[in-house]
Amino acid sequence: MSASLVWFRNDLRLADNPALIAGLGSGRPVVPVYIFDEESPGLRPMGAASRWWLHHSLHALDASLRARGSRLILRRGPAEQVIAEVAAEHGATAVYWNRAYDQAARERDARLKQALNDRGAVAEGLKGNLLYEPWEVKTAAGSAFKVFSAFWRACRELPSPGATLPAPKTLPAPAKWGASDTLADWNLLPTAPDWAGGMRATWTPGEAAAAHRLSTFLDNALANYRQARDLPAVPATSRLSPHLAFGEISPRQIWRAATTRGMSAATEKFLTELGWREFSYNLLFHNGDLSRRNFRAEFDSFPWLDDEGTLEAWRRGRTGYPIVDAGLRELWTTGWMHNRVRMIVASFLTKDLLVDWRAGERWFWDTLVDADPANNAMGWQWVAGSGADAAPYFRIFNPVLQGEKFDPRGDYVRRWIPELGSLPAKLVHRPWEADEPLPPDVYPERIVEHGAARDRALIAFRSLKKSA
DNA sequence: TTTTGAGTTGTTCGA
DNA sequence: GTCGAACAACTCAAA
Repeated sequence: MSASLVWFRNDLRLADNPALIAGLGSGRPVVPVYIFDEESPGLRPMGAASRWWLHHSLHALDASLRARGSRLILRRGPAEQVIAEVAAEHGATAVYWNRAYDQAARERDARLKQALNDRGAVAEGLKGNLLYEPWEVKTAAGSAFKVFSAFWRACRELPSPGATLPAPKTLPAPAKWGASDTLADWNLLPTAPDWAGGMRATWTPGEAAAAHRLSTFLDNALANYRQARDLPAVPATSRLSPHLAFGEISPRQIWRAATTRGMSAATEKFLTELGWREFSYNLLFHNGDLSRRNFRAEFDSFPWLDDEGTLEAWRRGRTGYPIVDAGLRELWTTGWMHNRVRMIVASFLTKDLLVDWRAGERWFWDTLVDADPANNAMGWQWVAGSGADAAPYFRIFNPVLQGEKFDPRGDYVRRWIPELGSLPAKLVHRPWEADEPLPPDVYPERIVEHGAARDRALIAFRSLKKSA
């Protein structure tokens, strides 16, 4: 019996994996393969934090496969060529994968499918990474949604996501395994220096850890989700984002697990966050270069300031605004940042510093373990005002008020900026008002004064209106 | 085709 | 200290 090749991409799991089930068919031998591709045109190279995660996630996937009598073939190079090689080495006559939605991947997959079909092989992409395919959700007029609430209302009127697929208990092996790299060959982990200590302390990549995190969240935190999800000092969010980004868990698994426990306002709010992910992918599908091009074309003439100095202070968490700096230090240390704080630091970069949102998007891409081509670009454009359903231009976060509102005791800020530990709660978000401010080499002075920066931003955004 | 209601996450000012 | 209004009209989606 001829083998099937199952191409793992951003779906590093065995449960609820349609491509894997399709490959297995009626008990055919399966060749699981992952390709590290930094050569195909148009593909965005993975960021450093994502590479760290990928190493561990692939390790976990390989271990799961070996426990089922199989293994993961690791190969490097342009995917279309490598797929053909691996298929030939194993005598595979069918290739299955779960769909990706960015332009470069879609074009690559279409070429590959054509090439395989031309040689008489089966090639099929399946729905494994979204609740609803982008072409399944349309307005009454048949167009794509540009407003989230209408989009999500339409999704909720569609049939609920179906049952999840079980993980296969065993996977028939091919007669002979072909060549494979080792993970060490790929040098995905940082060595000189090893900056991943904070990530190791924070995260456990892999499908089993993802499932555990989901059930822990549903058991312990969902009930309080609506009240506490905006408080960065409280572990009130699911922290599933990197697991989702690598497909160690599917949105359908999350949906089913959450709704099976009964609907509540908290459940609905949590599902809405999955809805934002769906909306992001919908936008990505309909706008190929969401991470580079302004969704609203009038922003092409926005007078961004090209200031490497303020950008670098922002990256390193040395802006002088505690909630901003805490967020960027959390990101640098753990590869993750609380959602509320992401909005605050993004508003600060694009509005207080007037730095192009793409610079922030690139930094997040490199440093986030959950870097996602749809969510990251959509989120940045949303805050900057250039995106779909974006914030009005006058909505400029005040980093002091945001800090005091969402981190009232300063616990979050002190956790990431221990230098501020001696300040009372009243001053922790405005340390410059202390009788004896900290020396600038201990904690920096503000690089801009928010009131003046806000006025400057309003003028810049108004200029956009007039020129448009 | 035209009309109408609605619209994630905010801040500041002045009464 | 608290509250409503203004910010700026605009785009989208559906009737």
